[in-house]
Amino acid sequence: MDRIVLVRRGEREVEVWRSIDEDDDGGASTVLATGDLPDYVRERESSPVRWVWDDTTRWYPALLDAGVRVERCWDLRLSHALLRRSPFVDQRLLAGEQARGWDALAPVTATDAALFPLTDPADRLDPIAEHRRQQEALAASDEPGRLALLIAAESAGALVAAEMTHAGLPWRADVHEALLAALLGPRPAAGVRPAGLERLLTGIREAFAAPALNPDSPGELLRALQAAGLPVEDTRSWTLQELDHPGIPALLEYKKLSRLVQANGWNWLDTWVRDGRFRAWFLPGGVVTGRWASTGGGALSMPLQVRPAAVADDGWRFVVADVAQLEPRVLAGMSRDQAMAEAARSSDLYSGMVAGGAVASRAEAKLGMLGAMYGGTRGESGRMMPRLTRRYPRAIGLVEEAARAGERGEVVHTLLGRGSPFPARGSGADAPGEPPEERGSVEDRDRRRRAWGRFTRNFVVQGTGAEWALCWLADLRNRLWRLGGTGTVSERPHLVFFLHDEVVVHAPAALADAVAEEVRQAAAEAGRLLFGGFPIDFPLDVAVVRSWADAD
DNA sequence: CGTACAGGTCTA
DNA sequence: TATCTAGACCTGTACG
Repeated sequence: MDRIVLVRRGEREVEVWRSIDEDDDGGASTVLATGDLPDYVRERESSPVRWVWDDTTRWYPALLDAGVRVERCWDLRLSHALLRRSPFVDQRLLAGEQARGWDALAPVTATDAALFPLTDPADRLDPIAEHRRQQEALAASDEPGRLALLIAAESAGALVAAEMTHAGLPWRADVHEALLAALLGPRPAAGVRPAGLERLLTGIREAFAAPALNPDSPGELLRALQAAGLPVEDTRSWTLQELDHPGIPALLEYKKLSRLVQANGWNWLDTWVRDGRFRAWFLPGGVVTGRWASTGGGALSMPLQVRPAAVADDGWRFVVADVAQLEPRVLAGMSRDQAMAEAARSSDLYSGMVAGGAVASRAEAKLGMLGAMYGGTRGESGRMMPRLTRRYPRAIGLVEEAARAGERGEVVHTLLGRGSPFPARGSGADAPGEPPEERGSVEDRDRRRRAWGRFTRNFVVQGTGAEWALCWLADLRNRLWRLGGTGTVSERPHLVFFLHDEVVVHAPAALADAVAEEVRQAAAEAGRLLFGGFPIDFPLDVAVVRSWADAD
């Protein structure tokens, strides 16, 4: 397949390098006016091509604005970050005077050109040379296939992320405002408490005999609760729930509504919703494990409470799909644990564990698996471990080994080769080549070492889960495009939201059932890509709905 | 007066 | 006898 490397030359020109041979970037180069790039890309997309560029966030938004979609890319910023940490890679092959520059390159997350710095650090980097270094590092790796899949999936994720920001999540401001009004009353002036909160406040101040209390101040609130004789050390709702005092119900209600106003109230609507769309930036690879991060509007912690305002356009539907128990299934697959895969054959893995005789109840199964993946050694989940270890030795063995490696200060990696970071100074685990971390008492160091082991234990599972989800997204993106229709990305069935193990597709109503089928096919394909013939299922809950809230 | 952190709450 | 993984982002408050 042809690769075409795009290089910016100032603001007005783009240099296009066509590499004929995979090992050679020295193919023909031509120069285009920046304004001619969309037509050029559209033209070249008629046959298979992979666009190589420094960073998807610096190229793709403008192409999407011009109505151009690309099928494949190689995002050098993301692949650099992957290769620099992968234990499958000889790091000497990536070294170069620009390595630090690539390390430090940050994604662009604003569309307002006036906000851009005049000099973009990306313009001092040479994509041709970096592409060559990365190809050499891949070629010399023991696991070129896995890394190539990981880079392709990560890059496809970058395309999805840009397309989701471009399209936006359909959002009905009127529905959202009605929801706020019902709970809080009309929108107050800036800096004024809404009527709904003010009403609760009066009762709270009376109940705790604190006429000037501001419940939004944790310190003040804690002193007021203690003055009322309540035995509390913090003011979390979780803690307050247990208390028996006439002021508590109003206080809990106040906290809930106050949180709604602060996080997803009128200011949020003003800031993040425009033209009927909520637009956040999704950041593939933004979390060390490989999960996505986001910025803008708290997209990855969108409360269930406001999801009724996410409503598909007239004549369109949302297809909402999520994987049941993604991470335990991934663990079964990557450890090739036949017994756990057998339990996963059921659409509910935890019930499958009960049926297989490993544990007595679904609740025990869930608690035990969470403990295995998060490192819970105490209490109920800790007591479950010996039985799980006996029944699922390969699965439990894999996470136990990852935990011990972390405690020794070693790097662990996901199935496709994403490496964990080196333990920071102070983590208690001594990084290779670093002097031993002596700070604190023996107990402190032990605690930090175990905490790092919990991190690496979780890293291998959460990170491989993120890889499964990337493969799912990448395949689904192409399936949606092939479903047909005409026009640009947002005029056809397209992804509008992704949250670790859940996707939302916005699609014309007539295509919704076909989309649901493609979502399932893509999940099956992701399983084959990662685990080959190993029999592990990834059953989905799929709903075709008008509002996101109706999916649960 | 601006920045940094603590505390809290939402997500998978 | 015990709240364990990864984030974003709000307000209030301490600090320089």
